[in-house]
Amino acid sequence: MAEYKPQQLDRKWQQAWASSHAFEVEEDTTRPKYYCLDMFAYPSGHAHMGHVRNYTLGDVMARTKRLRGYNVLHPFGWDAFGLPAENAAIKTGTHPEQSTLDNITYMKGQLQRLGISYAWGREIATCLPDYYKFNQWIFLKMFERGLAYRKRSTVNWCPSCQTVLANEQVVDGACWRCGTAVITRDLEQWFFRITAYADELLQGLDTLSAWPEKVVVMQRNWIGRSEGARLKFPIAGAGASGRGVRLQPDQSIEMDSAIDIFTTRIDTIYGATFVLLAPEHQLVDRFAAESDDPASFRDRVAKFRALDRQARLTGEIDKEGFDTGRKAINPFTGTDVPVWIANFVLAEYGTGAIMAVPAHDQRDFEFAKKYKLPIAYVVQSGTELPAPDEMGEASAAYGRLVNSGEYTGAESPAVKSRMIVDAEKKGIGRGEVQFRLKDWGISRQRYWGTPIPIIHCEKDGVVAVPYAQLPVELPTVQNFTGRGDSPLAHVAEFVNVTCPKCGSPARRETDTMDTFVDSSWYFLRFCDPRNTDLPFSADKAVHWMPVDFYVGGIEHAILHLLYSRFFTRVLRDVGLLSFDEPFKRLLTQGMVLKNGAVMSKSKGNVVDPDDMLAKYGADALRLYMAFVAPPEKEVEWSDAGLEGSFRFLLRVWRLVDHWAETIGGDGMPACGDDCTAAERALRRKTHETIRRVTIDIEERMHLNTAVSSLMELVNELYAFSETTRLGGPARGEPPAGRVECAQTIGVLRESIDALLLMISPFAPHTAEELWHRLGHSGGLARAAWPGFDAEVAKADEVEVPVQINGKVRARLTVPAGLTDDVLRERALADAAVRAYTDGKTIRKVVVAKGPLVSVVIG
RNA sequence: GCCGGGGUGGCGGAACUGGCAGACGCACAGGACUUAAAAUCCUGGGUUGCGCAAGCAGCGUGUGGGUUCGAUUCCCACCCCCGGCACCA
Repeated sequence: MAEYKPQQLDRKWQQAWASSHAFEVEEDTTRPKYYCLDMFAYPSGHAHMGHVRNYTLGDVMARTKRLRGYNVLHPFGWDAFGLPAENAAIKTGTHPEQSTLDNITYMKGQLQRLGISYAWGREIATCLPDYYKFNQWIFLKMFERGLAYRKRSTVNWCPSCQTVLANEQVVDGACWRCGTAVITRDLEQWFFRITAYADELLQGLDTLSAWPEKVVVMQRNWIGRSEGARLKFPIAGAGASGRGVRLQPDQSIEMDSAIDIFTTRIDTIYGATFVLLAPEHQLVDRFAAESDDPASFRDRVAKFRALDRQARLTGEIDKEGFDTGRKAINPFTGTDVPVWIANFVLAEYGTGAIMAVPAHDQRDFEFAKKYKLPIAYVVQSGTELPAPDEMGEASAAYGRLVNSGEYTGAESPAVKSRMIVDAEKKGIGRGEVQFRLKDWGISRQRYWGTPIPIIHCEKDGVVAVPYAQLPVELPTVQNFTGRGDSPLAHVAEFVNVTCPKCGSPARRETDTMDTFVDSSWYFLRFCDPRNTDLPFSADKAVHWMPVDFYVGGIEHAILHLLYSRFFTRVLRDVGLLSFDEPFKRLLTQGMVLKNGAVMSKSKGNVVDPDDMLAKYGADALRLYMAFVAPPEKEVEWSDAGLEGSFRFLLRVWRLVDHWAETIGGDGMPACGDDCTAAERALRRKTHETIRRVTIDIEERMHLNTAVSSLMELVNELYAFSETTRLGGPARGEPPAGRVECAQTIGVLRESIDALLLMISPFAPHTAEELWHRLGHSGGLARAAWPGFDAEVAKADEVEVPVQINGKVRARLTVPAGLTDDVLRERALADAAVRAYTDGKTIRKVVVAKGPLVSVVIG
C-alpha cells in the first residue's frame, strides 16, 4: 500500500499547477464566465486562520465551477497601503515599502502552500505606482465632475494614529484601528460626494437578492433615508428694532430672519411648543452677541460644545439646555414659541435645529418636563384624550389630529403630504429628504498611501495634475516620526512644483488618500491588470463583471462594500461601465475563534496555519475549514476536528489505493443494467450524493453538508467493499486478483471517480494524486463534474412509515411508485397497524409525499 | 430603544417545500487485530420508567398557547444569546 504523505503531494501538485499555468484565464466567449473573488488581503505579515477560511471557501467555489465548465476568473492581490506599515517604520526604521513587499512575498507563499487556485498572473498590489496611478486617475475624474471637493470641516481625528478618520472608521467614539478615543479638529479636507448617490445606493440594495439580508439592512440603516419637511420658524423680533414684533403666518420671511428646522412629523406641528438649536448652530453666535449678557451666554454654549463631545463617546447624557431668550413663530399656529439651545440636538444632521413636540416625541417630552415647557397634545392615537399634565411619556403613534386648526380631524400619516403642499404654497417650507450618510472624507496626513494629484497655486487655486503627469509618485521618505503633519510636506522636491496652468511656483497637495479608495475598485483592475492607459478597458470589464461570487469578512459590510458600490456608479457615469452593482452574490464568512475569542498575539491563542500545514498538509486544513460549520457562522478552532478531517482523507486514500489496480486504467467497463442489489444501492448512493453535493456547493453554499455527504459515500463504499467477495480495504487485505465481474468494476469506478471529482475542490492535492493513480489522463483540469442521473438515484424499494394519531407505529417496505390508494390499502392491511385499529373507528387516512401514511382513529 | 440573526444530545452541527428529530463528525464506551501499544476496522449511545432480555411505554428541538392527521419548520405571546445601529428630530 502506498503511504499517504500529504506534504509531498502538496509540493508535487502545486509545482505542476504553477508550471502549467493551470489557473490563468483569458476571455473566452465559447464558455460561460464565472468571476469568483476573495477579498484581497492586507499584507500584515502572516496569514491567519481567518484568511485560510476565507480563501478555502472561495477556492471550493472556483474549483467546482471550473469542473462545471465555466471559464473561471479567480484572482488575488494586496491591499498594500496603510498605517501598520508606516507605524512599523516609525518603530523599527524599516521602510514601509520594504516591509510591505516582504510581507507580500511571505503571505503569497502561504497561500500557494494552501493550494488556492489563483490566477497569479493577475496579481496586483495597491502600493505600486502602476496601480495607484489609477486611484489618481479616478480622483481626477471625480474632481472634474465635482464629486471630489475640498472643504474646511470638523473632522474625526485619532490622536494615536495622528490622522483623520472617516465617519465609518469611528466605532463607539474610538478609532477603528487602535481604539483610541477620537477627538475633533478643524481641517481643510478632500471629500468624495457619495451623498450624490445616496438615493441610488439605497434603491440598489433592493436588487441585491443574493446578498445576506444582514448586510443589506446594515447598509440601508447606514444610508439612513428620512422623508420629511424643512420648515421656517420666523425669528420674532428679527431686525434691529423689531424685538417682540409678531409676524403673521402668511407674511413672507427673509432667510436670515428664520430658523430652518427639519422634521419627519409635520403632522405634529400644532404641538410644536418650542424650538431647539444645536450648540454649534450658526445662529447661536448671533444670539449670544444680541443677548443681554453675551459673555455668560457664550460660556454656557462653550460648555455644551465641550460636553457634547464627551457625551457622544459615552453615549448617554442628561438632556440639558438653556433659554436663548428669543422667540420664534410656529408658522402653522402663528404663536410665539421659545428658542432654546439643547445639548442633544446634532449640528450635523438635518438643519441643526428642530421643532420640539413634547407630547409626541420622548426626547422633547423629557426636555419639556425638566424645564417646565408647555406640552400640547395634537395627535390622538387611542380613544382617550389625555391631559398633557398627566402624560407619563410621549405618544409617538399616528392617529387623528386634534387641536390642529384646519387639519383637525385629519388622519396621520396621510395628512403629512397635504400639510407640506400647504407649507410650500405659503412659502414657509417644503418637503425634504435627509440622509444619515455623510460625504466621505479621504484626506490622510500620512505617508504610506496614494498622493492626491492636486497642486495649489497662489493664482489659479486648486489645480488638477494633468493626466499625462500621472502617476504622482510617492517620494522616498527615510525618517518617520509619526508627528501629526503629513510626512510628504517635508520633502521639498515633492512639494515645490510649478503650476500646470500658469507655470508659477506652486505647492503640491501633501495629504494621501484613505486606503479604502484603493479597495473600492480593485475587483475591476483584476479584469485588466496590466493596462497602462486606463484603470481597465471597458470591454474586459464588461466581459468579467459583475463579480459572480464574493467572499470575505462581515467587517466590510458597510465600509468597503458601500464604497465599491459608489465607485461602480461613478465609473459607470464616467463611461467605463454599463452596470450598477459590482457584486452579484456575497458570502460573509464567520470568524475563527480559539477559546471563544478572536485569535491574537496578545491573547496568546493563535493557531498558525504554517504549523497545521506542516503537520497535516493543505487538504486536511481546507477540508476542516469547510466541514466545521456553515460558512457564515463563527467557528471555534479544534485540533481534534482537524485531525478528524485528516483521518477522513486517509480513509479516502486507503480506499482508492486499494482499488486502484483493480479498477484503474482506460477501457474499463461501464455500468450495465444487470446489477446486483448491492451494486444498485451503491449507484443510487453515488448519484444521490452527486445531487446533494452539487446543490450544497453551488446553490446553498453549505460546504459542511457537502462534506458530510461525501463522508457518507465513503462509508458506503467501505461497506460495499466488505460485502463483495473481492476483499475490502478495511482490513488491509489485498484484493483477490482482478475482479471477474465487470459489473462490479464499472459500479466501483463510477462511484470512486465521482467521489474524487467532488472532493477535489476541498482536497485538490489528494484528489489530483488519486485521480492520476486511477489512470486518468490529463489531470483534474481536463475533467468534468460528474453527471447526475435521476433514474439511477431513484430507489426501487421504499420504507413507508405509518403514523397512527401522529405516532409512527409501523413501517411498510413496498416497491417505489405505488399509488396513494394502494399505499392506503397496504397500510390498513398491515398486521402491526391492525393491532392499533382493530375495534376502533378509522376517521381519516392521509397519504403524504415522502411517502408516509397517517391514520386517525377514534 | 430600533433592526437583523439565532436558541436542537457531552460538543460542532443535520433535517432540501409542514412528513420517520439527532445525518456527518468530535469526544466517549465496548469489541476485533496486536506479545503490547499506537494506527486501523466493527459496534453502541437523546432521555425517563418497566423488563434478566429481545423489547414495551412515556417525554423530548428556549417557554407558554394556537393551526394541522402531523410542527425543529407556520401563527400569536414571552424569555435568553449574538451582531449592527443608536438622542438622526
